[in-house]
Amino acid sequence: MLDIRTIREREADVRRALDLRGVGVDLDAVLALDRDRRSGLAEVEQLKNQRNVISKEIGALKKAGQDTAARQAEVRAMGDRIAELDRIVREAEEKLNNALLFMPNLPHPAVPPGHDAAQNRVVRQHGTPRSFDFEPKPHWELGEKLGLFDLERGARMSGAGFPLFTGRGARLERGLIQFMLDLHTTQHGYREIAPPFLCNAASMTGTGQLPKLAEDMYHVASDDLYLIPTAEVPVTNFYREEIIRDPLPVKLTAYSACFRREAGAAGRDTRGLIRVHQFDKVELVKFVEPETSDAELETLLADAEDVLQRLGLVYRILELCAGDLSFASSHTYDIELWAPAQKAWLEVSSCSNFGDFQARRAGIRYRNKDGKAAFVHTLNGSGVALPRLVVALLENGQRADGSIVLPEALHPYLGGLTVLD
RNA sequence: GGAGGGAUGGCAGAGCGGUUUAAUGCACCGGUCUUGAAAACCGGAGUGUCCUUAUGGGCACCGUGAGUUCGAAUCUCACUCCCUCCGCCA
Repeated sequence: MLDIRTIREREADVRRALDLRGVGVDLDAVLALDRDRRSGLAEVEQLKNQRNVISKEIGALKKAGQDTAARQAEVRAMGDRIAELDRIVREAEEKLNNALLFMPNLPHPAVPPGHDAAQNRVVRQHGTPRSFDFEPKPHWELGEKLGLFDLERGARMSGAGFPLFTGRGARLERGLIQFMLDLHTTQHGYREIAPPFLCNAASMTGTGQLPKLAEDMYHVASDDLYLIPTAEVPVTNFYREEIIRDPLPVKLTAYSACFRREAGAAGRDTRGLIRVHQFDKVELVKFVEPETSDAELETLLADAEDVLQRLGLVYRILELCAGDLSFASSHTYDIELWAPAQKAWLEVSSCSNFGDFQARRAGIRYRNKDGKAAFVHTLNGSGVALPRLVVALLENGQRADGSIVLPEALHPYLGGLTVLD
């Protein structure tokens, strides 16, 4: 959420930033609500001050045994106007708050301009795609043949997009999760947590999934809970409505299953593991002092990259343009893995700096150098998402006979297994 | 699901209709003392918001929301969460 004072005092900057993102926001309406609220507040608070003063007098008069009927009538007469103004202020406040909850974050100055993914900037590429002396097979052929997953049975259990891993495929999922958690906790300084997979509306609002993106989530109506689309939600809400006492930066990592309805994506990437409704992911979240968040984004990105480097995968880094930023983000790097059979780059991680956008929504603060409570900056990144990682491992590791060579870093996590055949 | 208890500032813990600008203790910050530290003593300090800004002042906040009253942390109602016990259960 943006600070209404920022909008009020730097209206032109805010307009420019929102235009850059290509979103239509009625700033005039927002500013009008702000004016209504403040003028009502000025009047009602003055009346309340009068009331408090007179009530105190009444108390003193009663104690002295004097008659207070006239004073009481005077105050009673003010009650209606106070109630009316309270209502006006509350309504303006609710409308204003609602409007602010629907406004996206402002892009960081470093973000390249642009309307859509085509304008994202390629920052760098790590490694060069392997050349094949045979036609590489897509992961769904490799995986089904080797018995790593059974998408048909998964679809029968739940529906299309609910992958079912089997045998060594299930072991691979578990091994990858453990490999990544071990790496982040022992090498990168993150503390592991194992969070709930369902969260309430307040948490979803805190990180920015609600109210705008409700359609993208699974909702359990009977209990008004949402299946998390990412561990970002519970992990960031770890400190919701708190003043953080732990020394900053706080770095948390968590594994979770993630659930996404993929509304609006019908018909896209329907085959295989590239776009699914449920998947596993290891997430990285940081709570940092505002001055350090730019640098923390770079190290967050490096922590996610380390996973891919240790697995010997080819990837590239994109810096998202303003028009491609997610709702809550001010600055995002995507990491994409090369998938040879797809002949495509697949997003496996998105590392974002949210500035104080989520912290303001979720009420996450710290004590700054002056001892004042101030909003932290939050960051998160996938470290990394499993299905597309598996796609890349299978398609890149394949041999002509359909067997798959596994990277050395994984061997200890698969009971010494080095080849899937 | 049933019964009972509870929710107050970072923590502990008073207050149950008007000197509460929420006592007191611990923790915290500054100072005195000390070679230094500890102890002792003195002082400071909640959050949000609005007006004015050098300063200062107002309003709101004692789980949440309504209500009674001239006046609510305190009285009434509803709700939420936590704890204990019982039932069910991985």
